[in-house]
Amino acid sequence: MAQRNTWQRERVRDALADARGFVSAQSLHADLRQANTGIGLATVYRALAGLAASGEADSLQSPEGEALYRACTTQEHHHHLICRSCGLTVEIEAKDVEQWAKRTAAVHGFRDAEHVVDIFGLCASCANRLDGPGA
Amino acid sequence: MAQRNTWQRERVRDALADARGFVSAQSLHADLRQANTGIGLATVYRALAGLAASGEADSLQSPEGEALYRACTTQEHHHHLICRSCGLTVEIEAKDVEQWAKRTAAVHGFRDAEHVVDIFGLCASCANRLDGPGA
DNA sequence: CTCGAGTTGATAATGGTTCTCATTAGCATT
DNA sequence: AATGCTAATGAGAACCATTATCAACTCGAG
Repeated sequence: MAQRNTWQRERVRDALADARGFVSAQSLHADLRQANTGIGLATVYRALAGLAASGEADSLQSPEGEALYRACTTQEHHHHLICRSCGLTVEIEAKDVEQWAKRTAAVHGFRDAEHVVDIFGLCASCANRLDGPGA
Repeated sequence: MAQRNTWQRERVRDALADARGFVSAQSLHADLRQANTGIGLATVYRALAGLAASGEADSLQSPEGEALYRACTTQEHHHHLICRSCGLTVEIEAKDVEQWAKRTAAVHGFRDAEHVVDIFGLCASCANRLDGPGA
């Protein structure tokens, strides 16, 4: 037997699905603790690593070096538009960029190209919230 | 006076320029130590942060969460094509992608968009080296 | 040369992530 | 339902990259 079903893994999967955008393992752990689950931090990390490995979630490094995770709605290749204030994430397609990346890699003799394409910005509501009070 | 010229900063700048691709602060520090400079780790970090701030170097997060630095040949905005085997880095322009990123952010109501666009692959010589012997 | 402020470097502190290991609990079998 | 095997769990230690601390130092202007 290679993998067992435990309520802990379910809870992590659920919590990740509930999150609107990318969340850190730490905050996910904090949330789960508040929900009266005595779940351990190490378990959250293990569950997230497992989900990421199986393609059910993907991860990226925040500029601060923290690892962020998010449940994937599709398991296909896609990119992200991320609000740097509230963490809201929009999955975006970028067929043109795919082509460009492939072409660029080929031009320089590179093979097996993978690419990282993510956009960080301020979503409409956050921009509003930050600007509004000041005016 | 806001900034002084010290031999330490010069050495860090030189070491960074000598590196073919991205290097971590740790390995840069190790190299400089081997060169009989009693340079301190904190100083290397400070110098790198300074170079990155002034645009003489840029940084990215490795998948392992380490910060990597590289001397920039141009100070303009650009992207990278990185060999995942030998670390060789090619700076690339991507005007189309810039446009696309800006447009995509706007479509979703995002402001102040920054983007991360990097391509990882296997450079020609590494692909050759890895394939050749096997055939 | 002298003075003052930016720098340096050894070390402690921080904080995220991984490891350890005794205990717990899936799950297939009896 | 009871049993046995073993993966999974969780508390805390271990790790490691990075940052902060602070006394000693040194660049460089006057």
